[in-house]
Amino acid sequence: MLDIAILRKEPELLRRNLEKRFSDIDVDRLLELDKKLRKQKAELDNLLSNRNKLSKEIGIRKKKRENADDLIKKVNETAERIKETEALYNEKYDEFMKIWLLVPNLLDDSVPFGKDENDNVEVKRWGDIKNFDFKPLEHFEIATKLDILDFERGAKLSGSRFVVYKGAGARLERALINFMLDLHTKQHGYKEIIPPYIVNEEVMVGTGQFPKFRDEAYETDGQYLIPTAEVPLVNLHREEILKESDFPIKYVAYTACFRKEAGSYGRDVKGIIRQHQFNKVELVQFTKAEDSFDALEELTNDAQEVLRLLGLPYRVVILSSGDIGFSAAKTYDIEVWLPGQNRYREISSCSNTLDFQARRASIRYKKDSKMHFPHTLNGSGLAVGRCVVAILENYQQEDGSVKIPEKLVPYFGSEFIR
RNA sequence: GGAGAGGUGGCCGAGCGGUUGAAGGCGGUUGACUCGAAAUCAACUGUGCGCAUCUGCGCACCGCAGGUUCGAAUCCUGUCCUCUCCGCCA
Repeated sequence: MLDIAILRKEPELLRRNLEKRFSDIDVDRLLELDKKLRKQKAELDNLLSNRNKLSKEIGIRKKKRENADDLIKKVNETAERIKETEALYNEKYDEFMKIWLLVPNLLDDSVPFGKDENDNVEVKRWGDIKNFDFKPLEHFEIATKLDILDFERGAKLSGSRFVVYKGAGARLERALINFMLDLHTKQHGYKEIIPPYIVNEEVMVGTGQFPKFRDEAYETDGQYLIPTAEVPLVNLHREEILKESDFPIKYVAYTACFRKEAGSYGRDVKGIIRQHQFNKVELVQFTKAEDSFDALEELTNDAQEVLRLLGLPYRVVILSSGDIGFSAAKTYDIEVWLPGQNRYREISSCSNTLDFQARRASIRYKKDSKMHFPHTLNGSGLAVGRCVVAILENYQQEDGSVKIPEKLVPYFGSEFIR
């Protein structure tokens, strides 16, 4: 949620921002509703104020055992008007909020203008892309031959976009989770969290999933499966007033993530690139407003470190205005090289949401006796399944085996998958 | 799942129909004392919204949503949550 002052004082800024994002939010409608809402509020407050004064007076008279029938009669005359005005105000409020919650975050100036992922701007490359003496296979081909991923049985149990990890595959996934958690907790200063995987409606609103992306979430008895650990981690401090000295707050969590992937039919149907359920190690930071862009660089680097230690080539791109997410002001995607696909694929997305989520979730801190909203950042560190994909493809051998990256061997327990 | 207790400000905790946004304590801020600190004393100290923006004024909020009433933290209904006991169970 944006500061409403932006709508009132800088509607042109808001308009330009929405254009860059190809959003069809009607700013004029918002301005109009806000104006009406304020007028309605003033009217209601006046009526209530009047009633409060009279009621107080009645109380004083009754205490003195005096008659107050004239005053009671007077108040009763306004009762109906109060009811009507209140109803009207609530109606206008709901109408305004319905749109307001759909307004995306303001983009940072460094975000390139563009329609989609083709307009993302590469800012960094790391690692040497290996030349294979044979035609490198895609991960699902390697995995099926090694019998470490079972797509058929995944489908049998749960349908498409579900998989069963078996043997060394399951062990590789687990090794990666532990490797990432150890790195971020021991080297990068994050506190490890195991959050609930099922959350309430308000929590989904807090991080920006709802109301816009309601279709993406699995629902169960009015609660929702988390699409990312970002949701519970950021909301950990919802409706709290933090201390200035608390910052920066850095959390890391491994969780399963659940996404319906509505509207992605036909994309990445083969393999484990796009699953309804997948594992992710997530990084979240809360910072003071002035520190968030430095924190974004740090967090993105923390995520990259996983790939560097695993010797996986990658690049970093800044998402363009048309590709960036709803809550983010700026996002770096980290894309890992996949020789089987002969291209880079997203393995992490690191965003600064400024105070957008903090406002939605009402997370604040006091500074100089004034309330401030902290900034929240999130990033995958990393998507575990896609990391498995990257290892299988980058470390595949001609004989069909897969070498385990040196730093991962202590976690995995052996040097090869055969 | 059954029975009971309870949800009040950053925290603890009183209030149980009237001038209560809410006693008291803790915490916090500022000042006094001190070479400094501690202790002590004094003052201040909830959040959100609207209006005015030089001190200000009004409204709302005592889990949440309704209701009763001239008036609700206090009464009623529903709902959510927490705790205790029993049952079941990883």
